[in-house]
Amino acid sequence: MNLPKPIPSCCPPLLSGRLELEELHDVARIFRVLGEPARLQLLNLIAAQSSQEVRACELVETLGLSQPTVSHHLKVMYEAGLLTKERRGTWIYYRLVAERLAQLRSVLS
Amino acid sequence: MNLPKPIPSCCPPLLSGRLELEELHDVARIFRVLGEPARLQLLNLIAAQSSQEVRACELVETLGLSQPTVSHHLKVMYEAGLLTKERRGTWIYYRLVAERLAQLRSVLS
DNA sequence: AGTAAATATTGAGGGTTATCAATACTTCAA
DNA sequence: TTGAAGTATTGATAACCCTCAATATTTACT
Repeated sequence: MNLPKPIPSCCPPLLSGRLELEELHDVARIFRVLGEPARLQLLNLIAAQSSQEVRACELVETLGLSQPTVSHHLKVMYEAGLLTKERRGTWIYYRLVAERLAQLRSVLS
Repeated sequence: MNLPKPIPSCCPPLLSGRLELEELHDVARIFRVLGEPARLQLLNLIAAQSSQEVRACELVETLGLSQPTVSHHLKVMYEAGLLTKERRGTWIYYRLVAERLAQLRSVLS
């Protein structure tokens, strides 16, 4: 029969970090959202506009992706709390959520 | 026969962002690396040590993952330029690469 | 109501990757 | 050289998700 694998013995418990497990998963989720070139480019594009906002339809051509794919990325970013959306007439305008970006910066410092 | 789909017509070209496409992909890759709770926790743990370093073996129990999985995550972070590794005797010590984190912060500001 | 444009959803296909067990490699000490 | 501990690799499985075509929904205008 098999004996249980011995556990490595070199290892006192580590000091745990600043982040709670819950925030850790939340932050990881945002990083995963930004870990997609199309979405990072999207963030980059919004930040580059003097109006600080974009219409969804403007992004299709710029990103070189299909309209459903762009819509998908916007939804993912919206649900991660990275974007706000506002309907004005026919169009929907997206803006960055500065606090969310600040949260990420603080994790990295 | 099918006519080509018309392209949405509302959309003047957008101002492009600050980042070149190449850096954009590089940064997205790092974000994707951090978009994994185990790896973000790892970063968090290293930063919490007064020595600013950890031995690989210390992480197995702390993260609650198998040794091969921890080794895999360390390799991924190392190859993304987020960690340095140094062998001292039996153990391998990992440290954060501050410049890499600073690069990410700058993208988010 | 009916049409056109903008946006969202659904479903399918294909690539990426987290995870583990098993195994191999490396280093030190006896 | 042999054993033990730390670390890395391989191979397999399963989950995740990007992308698109097709279609549906929403809005404004006539």
